[in-house]
Amino acid sequence: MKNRIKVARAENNWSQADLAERIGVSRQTINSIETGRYVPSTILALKMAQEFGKPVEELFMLEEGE
Amino acid sequence: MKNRIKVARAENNWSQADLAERIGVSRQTINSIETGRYVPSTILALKMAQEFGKPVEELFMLEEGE
DNA sequence: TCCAAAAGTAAAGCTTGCTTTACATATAGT
DNA sequence: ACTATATGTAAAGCAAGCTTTACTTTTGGA
Repeated sequence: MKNRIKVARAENNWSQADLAERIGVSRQTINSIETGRYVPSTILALKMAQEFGKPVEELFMLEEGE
Repeated sequence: MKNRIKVARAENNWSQADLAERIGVSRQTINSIETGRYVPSTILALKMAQEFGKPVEELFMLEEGE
């Protein structure tokens, strides 16, 4: 799964730590999601969507054959 | 987290097994998500949204203090 | 160049997602 | 009453999410 979290953060001028604090997870969790080390739960996806004011589909997208 | 998967299935006349097959998971996984036993990964949420033709936010919603 | 903030990565440990197998209950059609 | 389909639930086991701690590297400003 791809994601545009890094871009969305840049648009808001938030560090990984800023976003982590906003949604209540560790900074490493944000980093790991951004770098594709793992796929977040739907709860985290919804919280990020909420924080960024964008639909989940604009932040996370399925890849070929996924 | 709440979800409206049961309703969306009903609108499409799909059984839990139908949906499970469409998105490539076991029937128990669908049942467990519907009955709130666990929260799906973002990949599953996106696949369901895709199958139902609805945004993730219309299928899954955060609850108070979540 | 120096310093601080930001980002990347790693390992250990606990929790949760998801699978398979299996059984119980409900519902509806014949 | 019988059968088939749908749903609910449970347990064991493996895979993955997420945390904490901690160290390294990158980046940008004074």
